[in-house]
Amino acid sequence: MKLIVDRSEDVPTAPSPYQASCTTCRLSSLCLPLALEAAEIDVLDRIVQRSKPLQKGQHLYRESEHFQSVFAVRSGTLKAYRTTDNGREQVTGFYFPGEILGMDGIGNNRHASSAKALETAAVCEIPFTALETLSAKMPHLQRHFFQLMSREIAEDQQLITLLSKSSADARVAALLVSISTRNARRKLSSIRFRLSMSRVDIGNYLGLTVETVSRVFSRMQKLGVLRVENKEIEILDRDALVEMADA
Amino acid sequence: MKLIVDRSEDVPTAPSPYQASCTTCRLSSLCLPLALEAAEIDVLDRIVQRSKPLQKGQHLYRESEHFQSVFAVRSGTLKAYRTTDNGREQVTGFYFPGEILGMDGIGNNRHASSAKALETAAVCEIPFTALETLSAKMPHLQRHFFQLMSREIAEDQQLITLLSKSSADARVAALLVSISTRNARRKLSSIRFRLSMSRVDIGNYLGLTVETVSRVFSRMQKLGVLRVENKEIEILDRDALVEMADA
DNA sequence: TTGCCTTATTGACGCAGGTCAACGCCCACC
DNA sequence: GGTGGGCGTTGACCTGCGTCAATAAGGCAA
Repeated sequence: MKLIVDRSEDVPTAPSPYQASCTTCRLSSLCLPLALEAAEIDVLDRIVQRSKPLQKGQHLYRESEHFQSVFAVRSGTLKAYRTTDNGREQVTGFYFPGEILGMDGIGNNRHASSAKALETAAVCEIPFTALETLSAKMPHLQRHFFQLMSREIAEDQQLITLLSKSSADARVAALLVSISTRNARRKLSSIRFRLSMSRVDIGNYLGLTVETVSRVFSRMQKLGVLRVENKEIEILDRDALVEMADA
Repeated sequence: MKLIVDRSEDVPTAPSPYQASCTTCRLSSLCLPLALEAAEIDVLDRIVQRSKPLQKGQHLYRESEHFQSVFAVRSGTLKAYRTTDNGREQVTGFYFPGEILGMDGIGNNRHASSAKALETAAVCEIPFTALETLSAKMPHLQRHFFQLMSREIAEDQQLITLLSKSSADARVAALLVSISTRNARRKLSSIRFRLSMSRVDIGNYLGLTVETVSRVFSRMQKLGVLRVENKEIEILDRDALVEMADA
């Protein structure tokens, strides 16, 4: 695995130039257990590795590489995807700041998917063995990671439900609602945002073709539910969108 | 939550009449970490609750109920499913002996899905707080559960991939291969088995209608890949089936 | 600016699988 | 041993989305 972190750093506990610490991180409320005490955060802080940012298109890790760490997104967006036996690509998730990715690699000590930056992005690397050791000592942290993984399962099941029956409209609506909600958690606008992923990625994630995604956007715009201008999205009627998402 | 376990039992550590212990359980190699030592298994054994069997159609737990335990299947089959906002049912998984279910409830302390017995089934209940406490003391066990959850994520992603693009044939083929493989793990025949779930459940799980599932079975039979007789399945050409699964 | 290449939109058409309907089979329960 | 109801199969028809193709609109380099 090509390591992103510069391991030649003599004092791994020293804050890197890229980010002071978890303590000052605006996103810590999202990726850390809230119940953690200051002293505990400090310990955790010491195992977290910060790195120089990934450029658009750069990989964070690749499928079947040796698994070593999970990652928290600090800025930018990443997509996770796997390649099927017949060579098709399947996007399995988009990851925004404050979210954790790479947990699918724990099971077999190799990454079950690849992760690629959709735009310039920064991540915190959390070496998993260190995290395990720490978890055994800090019950809050152990619980937190069990919870994070459990939520990932629950979210995947939601996607399964979506892909299993819903119409193209419902799928796109559900994705937009999801992004909107996650933006709100990060105190960003939930009604105006820029899609960091391409139409191809959206279609791939939702099990639709680019053309269909494009048509759905046009249709929703015509209906006055959305305003679409390239990657800029404005949600004009959130209720209608939520309605469409479970139709 | 309607508890299956009889809590009035005075000595909870005493083996119930239903099953002696993890030590003697034929399936322990599937649900327990292999690295666990005899003494450790014994400790784990003490928190596991055994119960009287579930009848066909009976629920093990229901969506949004308070989460308390995860469960290991001892015998029989269960299905997990969630109900969408518009009242549709979505099967999210089938669970066979040696497999663990209920992990999607950890995240929010409530079950994210319901679990129902497809035939008479017996389960071991593993109270989660006890499991957490124990995990903090037994690194092997902690790792094991991280791995179990991670694998559930990876499997869900595989289903996502399947649902996202594959043809009806590929979906059915993939399910049959999966059941076949899981049977092999349990030292059962991987080429002849009885489907414990209905065609409706299969269709629901795979995002297909009953009619389509039925037609696929007929088609595969005509092609000489399968022999189908009601719920009895015989795989005549496993290679062809694997081939179809990723087409 | 110009030009090239990637990404997005729109239209025409075909097909896999959904829908609707009829029927057969299994088996549980009188 | 008959009968009712659920489950499975098969056929005919319909439709939403995929496919193919043509065009437009950005984005980046020079």
